[in-house]
Amino acid sequence: MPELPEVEVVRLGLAPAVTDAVVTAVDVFDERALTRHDRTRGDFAARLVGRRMSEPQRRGKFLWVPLEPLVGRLAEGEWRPDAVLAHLGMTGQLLLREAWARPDDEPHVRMRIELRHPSLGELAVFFRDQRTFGSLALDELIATDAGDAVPGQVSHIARDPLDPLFDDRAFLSALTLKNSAIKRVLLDQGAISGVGNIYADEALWAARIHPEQPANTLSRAKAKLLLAEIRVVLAKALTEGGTSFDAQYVNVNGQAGYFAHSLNAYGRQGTPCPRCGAPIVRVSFMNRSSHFCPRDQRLR
DNA sequence: CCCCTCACCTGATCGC
DNA sequence: TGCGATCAGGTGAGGG
Repeated sequence: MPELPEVEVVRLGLAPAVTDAVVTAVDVFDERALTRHDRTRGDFAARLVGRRMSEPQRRGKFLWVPLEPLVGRLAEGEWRPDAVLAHLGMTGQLLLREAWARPDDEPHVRMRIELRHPSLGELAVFFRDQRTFGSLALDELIATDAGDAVPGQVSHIARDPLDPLFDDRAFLSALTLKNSAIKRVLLDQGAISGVGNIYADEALWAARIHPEQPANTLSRAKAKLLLAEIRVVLAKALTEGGTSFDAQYVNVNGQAGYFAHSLNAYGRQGTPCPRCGAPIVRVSFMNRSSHFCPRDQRLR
């Protein structure tokens, strides 16, 4: 599910159920669900049980749930992480379930986290993930220069374009230094986070930019237009609940999003460009695909 | 430092 | 019907 709008849909769905809830049990069915967790620092389940969660946060495609500080003296060698971090990879899902729901009644449930919520009572969060590129981890929050805090594993990525503190000027000037294809830069989470293959293609289509146009050849005006279109497409996808092609992307209640109906380029090879009518083409790019209109997204 | 390729997985679909 | 090739929303390690 995993670009910014889909992850934000999950965050919004998770919030009322996990905020103020206490973790009562953790069952890990597949260790690959913990590939991002550094187990030399402590066992995931043991360190998480008993902790109270606060409101879920997100940067780009990373989601995390801060944990309320523990009181009392730190035991010798004790590690007290302050967030549960999640990345959904290609097919990860976080699903709200009744406490009695059985994990083996559905495929690919890699982990179950049981919670006690002060008003909702007992409930469970299932982490499902067909391809196992997603994972959870315990992590420490690190303060940023701007005064907010992000997990250590998130500190290397840029802010996302829906973050009020995203630095437009820094992003635009970074583009002038990069000789890479603009689409490659959009997918580089260190330059701008939250954009993946779908929304990169959609934003480039909207801004009429060829995906392989070198970033440093874009005019300032064109680059600003692209950034604006990125924000438009991400925000619109969010209001429509994200993009679902199949059952892989669903919200915390298992429901699909509607944005697939609004796609102009992604996955639409052979169909007329909604703007000019020329057939959309699909080309291989970076071990995946780019979709664009060959008539009004010309390489210059 | 910058840029790029590849490995990591499972499952659906398509062509022969 | 079977089977191999190809493809799918992502990330990060490591090589040049």
